[in-house]
Amino acid sequence: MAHDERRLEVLRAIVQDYVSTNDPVGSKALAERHDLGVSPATIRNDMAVLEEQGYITQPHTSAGRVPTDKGYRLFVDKLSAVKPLSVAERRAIERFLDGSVDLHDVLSRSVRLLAQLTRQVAVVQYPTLSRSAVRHLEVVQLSAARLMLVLITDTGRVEQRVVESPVDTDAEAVAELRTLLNSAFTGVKLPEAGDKVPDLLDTAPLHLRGLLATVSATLLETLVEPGEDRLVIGGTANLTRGNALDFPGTVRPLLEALEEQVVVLRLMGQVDASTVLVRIGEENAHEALTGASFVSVGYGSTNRALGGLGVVGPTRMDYPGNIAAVRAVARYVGHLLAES
Amino acid sequence: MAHDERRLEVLRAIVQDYVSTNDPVGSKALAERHDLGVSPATIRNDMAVLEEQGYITQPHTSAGRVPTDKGYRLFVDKLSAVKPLSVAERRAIERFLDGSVDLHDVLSRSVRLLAQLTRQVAVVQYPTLSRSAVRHLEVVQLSAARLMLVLITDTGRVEQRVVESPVDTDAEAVAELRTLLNSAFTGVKLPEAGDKVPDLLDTAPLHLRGLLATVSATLLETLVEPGEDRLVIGGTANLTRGNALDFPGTVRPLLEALEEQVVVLRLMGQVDASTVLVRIGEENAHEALTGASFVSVGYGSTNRALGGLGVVGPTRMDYPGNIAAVRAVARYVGHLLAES
DNA sequence: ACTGGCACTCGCACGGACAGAGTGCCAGGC
DNA sequence: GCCTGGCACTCTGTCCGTGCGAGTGCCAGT
Repeated sequence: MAHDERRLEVLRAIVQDYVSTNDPVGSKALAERHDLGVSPATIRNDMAVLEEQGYITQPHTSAGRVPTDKGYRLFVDKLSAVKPLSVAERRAIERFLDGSVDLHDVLSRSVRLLAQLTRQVAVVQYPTLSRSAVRHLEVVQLSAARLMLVLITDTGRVEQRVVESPVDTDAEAVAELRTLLNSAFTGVKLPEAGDKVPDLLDTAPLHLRGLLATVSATLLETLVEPGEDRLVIGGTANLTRGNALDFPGTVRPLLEALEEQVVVLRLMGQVDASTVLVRIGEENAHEALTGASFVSVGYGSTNRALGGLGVVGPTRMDYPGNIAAVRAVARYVGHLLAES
Repeated sequence: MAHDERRLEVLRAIVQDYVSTNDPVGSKALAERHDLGVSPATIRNDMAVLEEQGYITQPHTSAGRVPTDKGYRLFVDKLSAVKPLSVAERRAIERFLDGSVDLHDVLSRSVRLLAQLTRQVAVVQYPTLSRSAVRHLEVVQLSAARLMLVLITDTGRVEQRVVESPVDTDAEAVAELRTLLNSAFTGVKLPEAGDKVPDLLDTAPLHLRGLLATVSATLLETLVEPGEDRLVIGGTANLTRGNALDFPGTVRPLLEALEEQVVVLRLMGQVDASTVLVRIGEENAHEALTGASFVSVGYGSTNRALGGLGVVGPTRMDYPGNIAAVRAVARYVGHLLAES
């Protein structure tokens, strides 16, 4: 039916206009700005149908129409083409991220870059420990009974813990401990580290077993505990940019939720590196994110996302542009981390 | 003169009332809420003098008076007593910070705590590398020609760098390198590390010198480069709390300045651990901080501040309370880091 | 099936009136 | 000499009524 096709075209036009102007869009303006080949009156009829189907709504009688979450969803799924990044943007990504000196540097540059490209709030997750493997374990002696354990993962993440040793320890024991730990754990995926412990304890020299047991316990806390995932957040100033209408009430709950991190981390848990995940408004099923959309993707090799990154902004956002930016940055970050 | 005394009392009352009510305060309300022993008319005369002296100002004719930066300054310097923390607050600090597992944990808990206590934006600086010493250096082999250098400071900070080796390296060379580096640098203050390099290179076995030179160069970049100081920021949601009048225009420039970090770091550079530094409004000499005050103090032992922490908020803030909170948290953080 | 026309509905911006808060000043009292 | 009560004045924030413009829904005509 030519009908339906045009109706979708109308929806697309509404989304595009609303995103760029931030004003509810009326039939007349639509007819002027797009050549839909029909008159405003016809568009009005289409709009009435779209409204009945729940894709658009009017803030009040006799204002223009505004897309609903459902409308954005349809737009994202069916009506928008990927918008390739400009050459300038691609070059900005490279220039910005090259020269990073360590993991933290890569991630904090990424978050700034992403915030700048999308003009939204950007979030970047540290590589999850649960998908990393041990590259090296270091034991540093702080005092006779205190050791510091340093874990370096294959993704460049470094975690540290202080261990109170049950017995006094000398340098020789520390060296032995280091060798034992590394031969047992190096290369092992973190979630599987627990399996190695019994064997390790059995084969270790007797005089080290007590110490080893304590150290292993702390280590497992660090390794297996999945709660320790961290986020880098940037571009929160962008929240104050747009119209005050973008978020119901204030940006306060959103800022709080971002600082809490846990909400965002939960969303991040669902990403993979091959497809960009877009969650629109209510779909986020969290009060603080009402009126907000979340565009995210995993970074790392395709079959194994190390972590996620994305942007948070008002539902009224440039989805094609943001999706492209998020994907491009993720790809580049993936490359950088694969190298190091 | 009894005059002057009362006039200062009036200023104090104005500051207190304005901070708590957020409304310009008039002579009548002042007379009611404080027993100054004189009538509103007299207070008006005092106010006229205070205004002429530049301590207060009126937003517009026939509104109440509001303290100026100069007024707050006098209040902080002469008119306010330190407000001791409540028992509940002290206990909150302990409960909140005990159980921290590593440096990052201590600092991010501190920032949350401080934001919660003061209801302002909190900033905590990582211990500056320039005042830390090397506790341990670790070398991890990534591939034949790539090494990862891990620096652990006596303050618990961990920094990492990847080094491209000029020649292929084997495990044995790495072990030698590690020993050499540690015997040369362990215990050395970071800014003085550069002095050790020539000696190190002279005494090292010939076959290691090339590698050692490369590694040392990277190391010095990390150690001596003072730019690498980092901040943890929290409680930005508090910026959206107060009246919109708190900041001229929007909070945007302030948020941007906080994310930039550099402005705050410059201010942090001036703190020491014995006195709380209060910078009010214009004193900050930075556009983005107009209308904002910054309360900060160093943490660490008295004679050697490891880093700084503080809060940023509107000039209209509870100075005695915030000063007390900042000092208490700094003291506790100092203890925790001294132990570890 | 689309179009032009028309009556209708609202929200918003503009403007005048009004009340309230606060001031400055002055003359009188302790 | 300092303080006080009184008074006239100023200015803002608010409320209300009006007019305008945008946009809609519906209907008759092509």
